[in-house]
Amino acid sequence: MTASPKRRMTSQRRIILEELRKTKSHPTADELYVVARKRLPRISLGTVYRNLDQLAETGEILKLEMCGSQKRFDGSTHDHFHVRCRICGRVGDVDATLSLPDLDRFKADQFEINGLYMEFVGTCAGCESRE
Amino acid sequence: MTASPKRRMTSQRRIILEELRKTKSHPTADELYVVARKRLPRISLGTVYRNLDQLAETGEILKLEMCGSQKRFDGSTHDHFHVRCRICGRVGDVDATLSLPDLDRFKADQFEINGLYMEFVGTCAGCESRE
DNA sequence: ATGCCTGCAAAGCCTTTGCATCTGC
DNA sequence: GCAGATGCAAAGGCTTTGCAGGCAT
Repeated sequence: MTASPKRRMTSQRRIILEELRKTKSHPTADELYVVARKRLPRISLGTVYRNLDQLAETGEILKLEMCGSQKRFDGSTHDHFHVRCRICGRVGDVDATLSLPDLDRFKADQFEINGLYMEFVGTCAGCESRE
Repeated sequence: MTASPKRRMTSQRRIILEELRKTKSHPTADELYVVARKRLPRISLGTVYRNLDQLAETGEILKLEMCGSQKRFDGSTHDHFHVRCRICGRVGDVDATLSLPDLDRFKADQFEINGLYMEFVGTCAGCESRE
């Protein structure tokens, strides 16, 4: 069993978390960097990445690995789906409790939804045997 | 209306397509580059990328933008889903015609499936108004 | 005091692109 | 012949990492 390191609440981590929870825009690491720099002008992009990774590890935030685009982060961890703009990459929320919508007409959070991407996640035989 | 450029069947494009159709492994561009180089030792990685993009544009192959990992390519364009190994990133096929499986037990193509990633795709208000 | 964390900068990985040359049609 | 394609190499975008010093506990 691996002991997990003790985490410290630094001002950097606190501000990153606050700013992420303050927005609904699912920002990228560098967008968050720009925002955080207004309060901590000397914060570095590396620190932003490191803290986002740690916060995602502990489940305090979500790391969104959207298909084929830059990673984004989400301060809300409640059960919901995401919609990605196929043109600009902007991401919005889709409530997990809604009934299956008519995708041609459904609009959520300012998006016109017209597609669904689905992929299964699992463990391949090789990796499974090695665990 | 934009005229699309005339495409030429070069030996590079033909061999990339042949090798991609020959395998079920959903290779990445650099994996395909290694294979293609056995037949065309002077082919460049840039050429592999350019041809894969063109073949995907014409629908001859699929460009898989799997979540949070390198792009992969698929020589079969029939209707199917993919399963991604959360450990090594390897990708397998899941037939689109099967009934909804018990995901805890279902195995397909050497994968133990235990999750499903879903994301909606659409157009955001800003991009929609600009079209 | 300890060891986790930071800023900075460099490196890493994947992908795209500029350019001179070559080649399919 | 000419537009499109190639090889090579450099640059680009995003992310990670090594290191010396800094700070929460």
